[in-house]
Amino acid sequence: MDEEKSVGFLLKQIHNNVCRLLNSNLKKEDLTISQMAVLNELFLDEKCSFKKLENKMNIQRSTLIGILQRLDAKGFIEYLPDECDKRCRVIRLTQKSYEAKNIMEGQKKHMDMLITKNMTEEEQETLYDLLSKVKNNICMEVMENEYQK
Amino acid sequence: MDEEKSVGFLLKQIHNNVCRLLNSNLKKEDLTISQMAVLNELFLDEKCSFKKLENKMNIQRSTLIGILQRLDAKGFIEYLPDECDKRCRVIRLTQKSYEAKNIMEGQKKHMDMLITKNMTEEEQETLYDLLSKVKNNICMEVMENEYQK
DNA sequence: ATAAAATATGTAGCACGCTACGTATATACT
DNA sequence: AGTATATACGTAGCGTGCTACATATTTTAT
Repeated sequence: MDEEKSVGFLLKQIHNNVCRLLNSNLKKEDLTISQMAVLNELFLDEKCSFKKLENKMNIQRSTLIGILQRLDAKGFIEYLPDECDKRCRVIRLTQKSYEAKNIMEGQKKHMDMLITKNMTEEEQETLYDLLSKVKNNICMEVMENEYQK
Repeated sequence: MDEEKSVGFLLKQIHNNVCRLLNSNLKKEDLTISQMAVLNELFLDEKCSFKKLENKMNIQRSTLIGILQRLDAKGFIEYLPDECDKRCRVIRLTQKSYEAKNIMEGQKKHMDMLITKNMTEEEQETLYDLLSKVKNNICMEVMENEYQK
């Protein structure tokens, strides 16, 4: 085990600290970064099914269900039955979510500004493009890995 | 809430998938990515105290203690009393850790290779440098944020 | 010397990631 | 039509991140 730089471990540390900071900022709204990420997706696609949301967020069903249960308990979302398919439930945002929308948007922008502080416009774009590549690499590998089972 | 790209959310998704993949690969060694990260630090600084490790890894004490308890239970580490200061315990790696060292090293390299697949040497360096900047930005902000309390 | 503050470790409880297994409904096959 | 398979949602249990509080020891201050 050498001193060599590891992008993986670096990503881990960044993620931990981003969460710590943003969750601290969101505490007064009674929200977390993961809950905000889910609401963010719902704003883009209202009346979404669990399944669709799960795929878009790239997390496991059980994780998503937990987040949704907390959002429901706090009144940020509500469930509607799907008339066509009794297995499905449709998620709908409540007034409370719309009221918090601006604050969440602000926090998202604030976080991204902090992350890219001290960077030129060009560097910021380079970072985003490289991270997009990373995401593709990893997601493809995860898919292959889980397909084998 | 708009469609705008968010580096923060991108980092989150990458982190999730890196963990999912690496934890899956480490399962046969009965280890996790976090446990490997702790052992990695210990290889660099043997007979480390909890406090020192906590600072180097940039995680909270309670999190670290949990990871150490599991590593201890599985026989990867053991505790020694610190003769000079009865509050302290020194952590020592066992034979089992040394035996797993090469495999862990390999997994670390494999993960970093996957992450930077399809990138030129130059791009890889750029990514590392930009992420180092990001880490500094975030850590500084976290420190300021927690200092105010 | 003793009380106060700092330091090192520990516990409790929660959020959120995972895997593995269950249940209900819909679809496909014979 | 009836059985098998696929799909959507759900639960249980665990690891790891956090905050907040507790305990033991050391250091500092008076």
